[in-house]
Amino acid sequence: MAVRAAEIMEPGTSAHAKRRRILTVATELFLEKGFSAASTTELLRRTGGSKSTVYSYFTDKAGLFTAVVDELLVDSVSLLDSLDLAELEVRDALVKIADQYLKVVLSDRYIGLMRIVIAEVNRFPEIGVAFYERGPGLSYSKFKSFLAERIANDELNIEDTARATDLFFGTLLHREVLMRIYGVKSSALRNRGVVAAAVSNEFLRYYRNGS
Amino acid sequence: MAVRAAEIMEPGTSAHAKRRRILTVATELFLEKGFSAASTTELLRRTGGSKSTVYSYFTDKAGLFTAVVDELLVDSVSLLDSLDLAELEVRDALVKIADQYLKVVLSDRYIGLMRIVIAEVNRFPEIGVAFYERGPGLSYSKFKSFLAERIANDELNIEDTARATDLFFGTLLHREVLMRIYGVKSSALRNRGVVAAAVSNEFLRYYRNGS
DNA sequence: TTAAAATGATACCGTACAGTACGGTATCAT
DNA sequence: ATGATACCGTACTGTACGGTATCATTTTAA
Repeated sequence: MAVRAAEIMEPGTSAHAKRRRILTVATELFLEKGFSAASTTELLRRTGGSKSTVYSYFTDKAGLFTAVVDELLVDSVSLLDSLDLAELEVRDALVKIADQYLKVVLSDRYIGLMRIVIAEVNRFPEIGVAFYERGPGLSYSKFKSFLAERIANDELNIEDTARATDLFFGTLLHREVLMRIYGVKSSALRNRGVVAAAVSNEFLRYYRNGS
Repeated sequence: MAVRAAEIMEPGTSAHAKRRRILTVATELFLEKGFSAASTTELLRRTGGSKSTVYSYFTDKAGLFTAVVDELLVDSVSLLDSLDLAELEVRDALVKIADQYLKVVLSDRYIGLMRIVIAEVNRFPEIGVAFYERGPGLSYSKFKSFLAERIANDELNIEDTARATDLFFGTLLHREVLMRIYGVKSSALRNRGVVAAAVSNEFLRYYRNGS
């Protein structure tokens, strides 16, 4: 007999708890296998319910996939939203940003999300675009705004904030993201804080006012 | 009736011409659909042969896939190998490198290759690692060697060549690669040469000796 | 000319897939 | 008690897949 959902769900969960559980399990499944290779049968084996229930909450496999990706994206972005930088000196702010981005973007979760989105760009082009715009694209424009504030505050001296942004995120993330996404064990990044400080330091050597 | 291969292949092709044709067609198919969604039936429809022939050259679908990826990788890397920089002043060398990397890495082919490799990292981990090491990893170490030469030649003054390399490739490629790989139409990169020059210029402002 | 090698056509096998249908059960508010 | 809702179990449909086997046909080279 299959596992009963009620035995797995915590008590006190509200309505649609089944939907939540399906989403959670489907998330892990898609992250492991991608869209095509993940099967609804396997999903059912893990959730312990029946197909009817799954298809009552999601129109089809593609709908489930987009729901999963959407939730993963929202969760990731929220981890990058919560930075309160107003009170910080520019160096501390940069280090804080760098550290948080290293933490989030190089996490297994985010890398897995990148993989499944990239894999399906041809099948679901709108997911790819949405991911970029609500993820990296948003980060880039928010960082540019941050730089503009600090320029106005005479803490920085930057001609082209777009290129400065490319420099900051590119130096910080490009190689490490590539290594992680191709499954290469990252030899570096022993200490996130050290890297964040080093990159911020170079950035300031470049762009600090009066240097 | 299916298309006859002989009507498609150029005359005078040597033995294993059929193998070449299968590889070529499979390359396009995998780039379009990825591994799972690409079917051997569709491949046969496009090549115009029969299954027997395909399976006489390749053990199975996975073998065909790895052959395709391997060839794509070799082709891409060869486009980055041919740079002759010995006679060039450091600025011209950087611009040449930057321009070539923009051209190759942001090409549809390379981006497509990235997509299918990344998509299958879980299924074929060794392909992911091989891709990184023979692609980006090799580029990074070659660029570090280039920097070391120019440091020895007193053209540059760099403490940490690894971070300088991160800065160069990261600034040059990170955002554009993300945009391309997520299928976002790149608004920038109007002129490859301009970007290459600008990034090289910033790099030198940072690391040129005596600045 | 002839034999071998390469390729073709086609039928087939077992399996897995996404998705539907339907009868039945448990919970709970009224 | 009744009815609504959510869920379960399972059988089913049609399709597509990867891969094998068989035999005919064509190409190549001696």
